[in-house]
Amino acid sequence: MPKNKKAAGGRPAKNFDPSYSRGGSKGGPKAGSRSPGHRGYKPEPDAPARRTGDKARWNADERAARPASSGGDRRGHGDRPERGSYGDRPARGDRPSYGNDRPARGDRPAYGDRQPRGDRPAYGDRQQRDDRGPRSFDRDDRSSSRDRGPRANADSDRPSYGNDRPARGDRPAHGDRQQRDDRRPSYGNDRPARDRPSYNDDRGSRNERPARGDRRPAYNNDRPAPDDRPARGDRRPSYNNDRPAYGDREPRTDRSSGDRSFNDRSRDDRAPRRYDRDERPARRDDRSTYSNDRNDRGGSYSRPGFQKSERSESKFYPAKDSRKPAYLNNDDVVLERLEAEAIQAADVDGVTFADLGLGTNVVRSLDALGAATPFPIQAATIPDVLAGRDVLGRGKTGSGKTIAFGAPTVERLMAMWADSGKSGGKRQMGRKPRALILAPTRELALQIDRTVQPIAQSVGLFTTQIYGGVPQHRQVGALQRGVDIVIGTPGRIEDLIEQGRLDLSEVAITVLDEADHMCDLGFLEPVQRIIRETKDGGQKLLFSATLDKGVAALVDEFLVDPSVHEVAGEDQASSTIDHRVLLIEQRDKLEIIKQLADREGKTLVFARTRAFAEQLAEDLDYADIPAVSLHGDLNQSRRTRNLQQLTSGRVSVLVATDVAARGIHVDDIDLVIQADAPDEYKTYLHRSGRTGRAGKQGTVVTLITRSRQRRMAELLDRAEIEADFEHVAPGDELMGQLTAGL
DNA sequence: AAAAAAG
Repeated sequence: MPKNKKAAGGRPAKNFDPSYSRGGSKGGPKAGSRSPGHRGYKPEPDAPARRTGDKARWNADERAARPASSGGDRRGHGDRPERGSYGDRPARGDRPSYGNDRPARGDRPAYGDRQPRGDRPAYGDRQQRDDRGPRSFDRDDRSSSRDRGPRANADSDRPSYGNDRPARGDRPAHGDRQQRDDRRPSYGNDRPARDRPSYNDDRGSRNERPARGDRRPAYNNDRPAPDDRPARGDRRPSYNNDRPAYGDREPRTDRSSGDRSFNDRSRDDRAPRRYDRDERPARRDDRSTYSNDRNDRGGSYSRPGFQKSERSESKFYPAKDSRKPAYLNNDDVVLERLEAEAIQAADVDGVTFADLGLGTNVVRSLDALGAATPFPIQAATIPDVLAGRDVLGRGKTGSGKTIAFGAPTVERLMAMWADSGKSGGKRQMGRKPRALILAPTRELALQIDRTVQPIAQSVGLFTTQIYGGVPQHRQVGALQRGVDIVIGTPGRIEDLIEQGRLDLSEVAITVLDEADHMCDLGFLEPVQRIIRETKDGGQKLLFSATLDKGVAALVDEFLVDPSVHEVAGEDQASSTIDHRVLLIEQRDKLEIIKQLADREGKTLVFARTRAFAEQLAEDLDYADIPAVSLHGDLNQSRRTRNLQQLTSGRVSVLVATDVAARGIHVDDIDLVIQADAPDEYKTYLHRSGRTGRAGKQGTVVTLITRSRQRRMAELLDRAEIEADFEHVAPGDELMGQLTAGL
């Protein structure tokens, strides 16, 4: 059935619990942001009628991808009942109860009979922007697929929904998803009437807006009043009974209560790992080897003044100890080890990928990717990865970390395969993934796959992406056909594990990209749970440009005697990025951004909140500076598309939240504007690292008000970046100078 | 504050 053939009536509204929008998952609707009064309006007299999508676009792929039935192919955990550890996670009464309405598995309709997600109503529709004449890009959300080289699984990386929508008025009025997206166009409310934007404005209706009744259905009316909603405790999943393997997510009562629950894995086959490191190999003994010889290196954190204590004297960790949770502060094992090996860029001269131990197929595919010779971080880590060691890798933004873990992972999978005597080349149906790469954002997961997939393909291995925001059936279908490397984000991976559709028990190599971020609150525990699902004693690779002791929680539990690599001399002097801080008046912010962004080259603007990002994009667009946004309030289709707009050069300005701060690579971004200053030095480093990549020149302009001056100075100090602070008003001569060279 | 989960 074509996905765009809408099932009559759609899904029942009750499936969309209004309290669980992804954007507002803190429970309860965000104040104001869902209010009807928040709807934006942009007078657009010349707006053409909305386009209709081409309906038959995905049908072929869809058919190919859809499994015949979902009932019989579940595999994995059923035959390993002892691995029921997913049920051991702490009871999460606050988890959304999406399982509630599901019938027992046996009763569930086959996948093919289900209404594909793509049929969901078109909640993401933003008329004002999409319908504007000059910007006819709305059919281009496949481009990310085109970018990929050979594709093992053509089905899994493309957002599908979006174009074949029912007219707005026809939309059923259910659920939070719509409300979330309804918020989206709304940030531009006050633009016409005010001389400066009022960001985050969630006020009620403003008089310049037309009545809205003719523009949108009254979604809010369908939402049950909060009091009508079942109490959270009542909404717990009920699939315990029909899903033995992963179902029992209640707290385990047969466990000693003293155990920390996230260590509580009822797996007989693996020695328990605890946060006390007594059972770990004795690393405290050997760390003395690395303690005290670091100050003479040309590393990036060598300025005097950082050596406050023995611990913080590490150049790896700018002084920020006071801000770390206490439980991390008292553990500097990783810290010490991280100092161990710094490769000098000069050491890499003349070294080839083959020298590092990669096979000819992999080397050839790297060459095709444009990586002819290894970058320092690659030269440093690849041999250790191939040797099977756990590795921590730190290389500045844009220094080639993806290949540093991707290429040897592929090579090693091949070697392991050969060792096991199984024949390569032929795709075995249903074979379990043997490598897992985790990333913090979907876009990054996609991007990693674009690099790793061709490498894997060159030796006959298959990758698939597992991330949220898109229908899962293609991902599941790929898994059923057999996959070697899973690349994805934590949420969907956990979800598929719970569903019994993803089995990580054979995963022998686990990679965490942006590992320090993956250890942040909110990410750490899912990541821990996922890693616990992987094979015992599996290899772990942690990479980040800002790898720091925040990863101790993972290192202590999962890594054994890791080798640690960084690249020496990666300081500002070696950087190709010019850092500027502009002291401005708050009211001038938009005007200054306009003046900075109004030029040929690609500009990436960072905003702190989704609302502000949206607002800014609209404002720039309105000022005839074509801009799109990227943030978590957009559906995945649009996220992918908007990023692609910048990549392809169709627009030159992207306004993003920190979803785009890490890892995202877009060629030739020559200007990064921080409309809101970051709070953390690491964020600054990652954001600014979107420019100046692979040796190219870039400029980072951070806009702050006077009141933030001191904080900004401290942040730059931590980041070891020197930048002049300059007072600027719109129209100043300096404004032109800033962008003149770009 | 943002991100990551809904067949």
